[in-house]
Order: sequence, then structure tokens, then C-alpha cells
Amino acid sequence: MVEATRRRAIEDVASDLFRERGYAATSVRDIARALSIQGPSLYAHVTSKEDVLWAIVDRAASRFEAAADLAEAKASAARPGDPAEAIAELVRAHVRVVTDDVGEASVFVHEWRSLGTDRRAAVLARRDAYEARFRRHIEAGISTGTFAMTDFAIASTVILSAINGVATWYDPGGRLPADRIADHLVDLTLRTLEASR
Amino acid sequence: MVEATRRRAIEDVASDLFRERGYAATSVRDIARALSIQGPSLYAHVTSKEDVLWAIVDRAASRFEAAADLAEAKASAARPGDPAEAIAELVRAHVRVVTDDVGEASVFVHEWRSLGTDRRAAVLARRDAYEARFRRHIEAGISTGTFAMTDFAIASTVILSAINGVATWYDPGGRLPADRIADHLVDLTLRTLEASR
DNA sequence: GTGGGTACCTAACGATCGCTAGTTAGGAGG
DNA sequence: CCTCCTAACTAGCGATCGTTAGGTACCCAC
Repeated sequence: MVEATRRRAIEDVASDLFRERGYAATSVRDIARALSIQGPSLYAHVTSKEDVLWAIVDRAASRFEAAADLAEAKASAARPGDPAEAIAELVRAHVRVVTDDVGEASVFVHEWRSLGTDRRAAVLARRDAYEARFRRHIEAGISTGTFAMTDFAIASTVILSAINGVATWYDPGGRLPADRIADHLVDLTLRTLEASR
Repeated sequence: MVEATRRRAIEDVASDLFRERGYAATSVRDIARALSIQGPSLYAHVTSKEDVLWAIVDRAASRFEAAADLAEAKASAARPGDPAEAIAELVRAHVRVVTDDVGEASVFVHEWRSLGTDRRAAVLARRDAYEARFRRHIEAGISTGTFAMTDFAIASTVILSAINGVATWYDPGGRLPADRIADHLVDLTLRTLEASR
């Protein structure tokens, strides 16, 4: 792993440690040890431990947002007004963001709770907005009859659980390549949603 | 909340705190404060902080196992050899265990990583065995043609993510009662699995 | 009334926490 | 040669961590 800056190298090892043990259970000295330096030396590059967490979470959030922007634009261009196409592209984009950097994505999904009040509220709002994109297309699909399920809220929450879960179980060295996993996730998601196939 | 023993009261408030902030971010004094006593006073009832976590995780694991035993027996009696019936009962049982005590279930799902090496390995083995019950019936359904999906491993993992996710988002004061949520989860799970409906 | 059990207290231990201060070494550019 | 930047160091601060020790008050059974 060759990073552009030392700061980025710190965030990368911190991502992995936060993912494995959690933010609270990872000490500043743990992060330093993974870089073969002393604990206090980190403070030449970062202003606080929470700042490192914030940088990771913020970057992950931005990646999810940018990927969703592209996905929605792509779906809208290919098959405008088709909720299944929009959901498919959103799911595919989500999986790609996760598989591109599991550590970062995993920290975004699980460790945002450890942020201070203001930052936690900010990232929660962005998370809600991100998830609302999925819910919007699911709702649209229901109203057009493309999708059919007995409860909109439960269905969207279950689907979001399932795709967020990828960050928990994805293994870069696993059996399937990332894009094949994305294919299966898209298939399973539409299976859950669609009225008929 | 009226507990039989003081020990149990400690575990109950610890469940809630571990769920909200995580094990590492919850101090012994936090648990004590929630019971309006001093931190060290807890040690008249427990031998260590990790012991409290273990008690919670162990009890939750036992509840999941017992519920799954009953579910499989019930499905086998009602419709023997029907994988859809077995999965439906397993999902229903899982949701019931979660909704009966969200704090405990949530700690079982998320905080087992904070256990020491031996206990972590033990609970992981029980978790694998529990999940294997679901995978077994899914696999049986595929071989009989009841279920149809492109990848068995991904499909089971996604479904397990979805039902484990209930422990994260379930709110006892929410819109739907627990058994209605279970109905929807069963519906969505079978939707994901079944070849035709 | 007295002995034992239950439930709690205060004081304090050693370890570790996040972080600050002050310093040193090496390399690049004027 | 001198300066500046980057990147690291050691020493140590105050706070908090999990935990132990020793003691007090109450309650119930004998």
C-alpha cells in the first residue's frame, strides 16, 4: 500500500483497526504500532483520534454519495422512470463502493456512533439522505405496480440491512470477484421487490 | 423492570448500554450509574466486566438455539420435508427472540467480538451452528427445486444479514407489533428464495 | 439478640488512555 | 551554509480505566 501522504497512510491502517476491534477498543498507540512508530508521533499528522475517524467516515460518505449520483444518472439515461433499473444501479454502485475499500465502508456503516454529537448528527443526516434514494425508487416502483410488497417501510429497511451487510462479510480474497457479488445482490434485491419476474 | 436478582438487573442495564455505545465505550461506572450505585459496588455481584458481557451473550445464544429447536420441530410436524415451512418458522422464531429482548439480541449480534479469545471462539461456533440451520434448509430447498437462486452462499448470507439486521432497527415502541414484523420478514425471505409464488 | 447474608459505601491501586511539550535527524532549496 | 519542512523521538501530564480492600447498614432466621 503506497499512500500519497502520511496522513492517508494513518487513516488506512486506522480503518482496518477500527473495523476489526471498533473505535473505542483501538488506542492511538495501536494505530501507531501498526505503522511502526510511537504513539505521540501520530500527532504530527492528525489533531485528534476522533479527527481520524471523522476523515474516514466523511470520505466514505462522499464516495457513497458520488457513486449514487452516477448510478441514478446512468439509470435515468438508460431506462428513465424505471424503478427496477434505478434500484439495480444503486445496489451495484453501493457494492462497488464497499468492495473498493471494505475497511473504510465498514467504519462508515458501524463506527459513526463513536463520533461527537455534531459530527454524528451530520453523518446520520447524510446516511438518511443516502438511504432515502433507495426508498424513493422503491416507493415509485410500488405506485407504478412494478414492485409489490405488503409493507413499504419494512421492505426498504430489510433491503438496506442486506446491502449494508456486505461491508460486514465481504472478503477481498473470497471466492467471487466484486462485480459478480454485485450481480447477485442486484438479483436478490429485485427478487425481494418485484411483483413478477 | 422488576428483576428476580440484582445480578440480572445489572445485566439488563448493561445490555442497553452495550447496545447504545458498545462494550468498550461503556465503563463499569456507567453501568453502576444507571443503577444509581457506585462503580465498585458492582463487584459484589459480578466478577468482571467481561463476565457481564458473557452472561448476556450466552443467554441470548441459548434463547436463539432453543427457539430454533422449537421452530424446526414445529415445521417438521406441520409440513415435514418442506424447506419453505422450515425457513418460515426459523425466521419467525428469530424475530421473536429479537423482539422479546432487543438489547440482549443486539449485544449477541454485535458485541461478541469484545469477548476474550476462548469465549469469542465458543460463541462464534454456536453462531455458525445457528446460521447453518438456515443454510441447511435453503440448500434443501434448492435441491428439491422449491427455491431457486443463482448463488447459494450469497443468498444465505444476504438473508442472514437481513434477519440479523432486525436487532439493529427494531423499536419496541414502533408502528408494527412484533408478530406483524415477523410476518413481513417471513414474506420477504421467501420472496427472495422461492422459484415461483 | 445475635449471626449470616445481601447490598452498598469510600479509598485507592496499577495500568492505560488521549494528548502536549520539547527535541532531534535528515533531506531539499535558496 | 543556512533555513525550512517532514517525520520521528522521549518524557510526562491529567484523566479514566477495571478492579481490590476494608468497612457499614439493614434484614431475617434462629
